[in-house]
Amino acid sequence: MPDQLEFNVVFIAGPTASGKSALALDLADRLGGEIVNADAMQVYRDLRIVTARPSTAEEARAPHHLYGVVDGAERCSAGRWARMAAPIIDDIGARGRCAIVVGGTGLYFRALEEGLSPIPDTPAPIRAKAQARLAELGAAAFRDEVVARDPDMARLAANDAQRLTRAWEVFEATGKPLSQFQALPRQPVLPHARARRVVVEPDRETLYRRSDQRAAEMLESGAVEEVKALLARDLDSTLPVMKALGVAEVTALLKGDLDREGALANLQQATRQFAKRQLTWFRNQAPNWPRAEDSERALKLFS
RNA sequence: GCCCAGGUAGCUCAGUUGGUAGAGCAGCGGACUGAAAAUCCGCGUGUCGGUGGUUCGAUUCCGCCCCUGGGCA
Repeated sequence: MPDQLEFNVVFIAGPTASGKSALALDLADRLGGEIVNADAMQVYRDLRIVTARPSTAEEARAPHHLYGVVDGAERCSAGRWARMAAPIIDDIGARGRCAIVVGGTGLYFRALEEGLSPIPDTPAPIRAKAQARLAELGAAAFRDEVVARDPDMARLAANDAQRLTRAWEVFEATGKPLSQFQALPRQPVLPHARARRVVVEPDRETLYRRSDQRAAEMLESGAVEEVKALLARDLDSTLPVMKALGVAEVTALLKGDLDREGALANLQQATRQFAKRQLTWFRNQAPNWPRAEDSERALKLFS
């Protein structure tokens, strides 16, 4: 345990099932570090198994932060997460320890490293109004309306309801175009961090095999009960937690629309597609991060 | 054995009144500023089952054969 490391923050990114969590634990053991979650779904309390959160045994090996801290009835966001993570990371550093930030959500790392442009919150009623307006106008006319208020948004496709809605909301809430806010300088969230980074990036075949296997294990180890409990809460289907991989598949299983084999096949496919999207994100959005094929090789980057 | 319906992209299928074919899904690539496990965009050559025949030209029409369903025996 070196008492003076040349880095005090480690970022471990990578696709699902790449072995990030195991690496984070190994590193925490060696560096005396504390682990901070950077996964958009693992922040929610409701889905421990389905989101592959560390087990209680694993959590006992090192302090874990931001796992299961948000109720499924709430919405987290990149900004909210970064606001939670920054003081935790600072505090870990202040105690002379190393913060190990691990997760698969590229945008969260970006929010932490580069910051997000300062944009006022959009109140829930306005968000609802945006949905209603979209439904009223239809995709093409809704896009026209957004572009009329913010010409920069012409880069968005008419079907990209999520981003168009966001742009509409911000204009409605502030009277200013979203692009105007986005042009503002971003706020550095961790100005004092001395960070080391790695993307754990196994070859495609290995990753898909591990991912398939993990999906099977999930279904065998309580995923069905977990989703059943979530469904019993009867939450709004647009909440992020309801979009976690596995929720739709297990719901179909519970309703009898799919048998176990079909649900597993669908879950595996959806997970592979997700892993592919993550690979694309890191490949193009974080091209300068060091790469490691597996956790063993990644570990060497920090010794 | 006979009759019927099929055999077209990895899968499910459409189509070509004869001028060598296209959707969905899968797959691959890309975008990404508070839903990011989200949201969106792009990419389709495949002996059109095989083999003869007709034809300038056959995946398309005709014969035979093979395979898969279903029916009759």
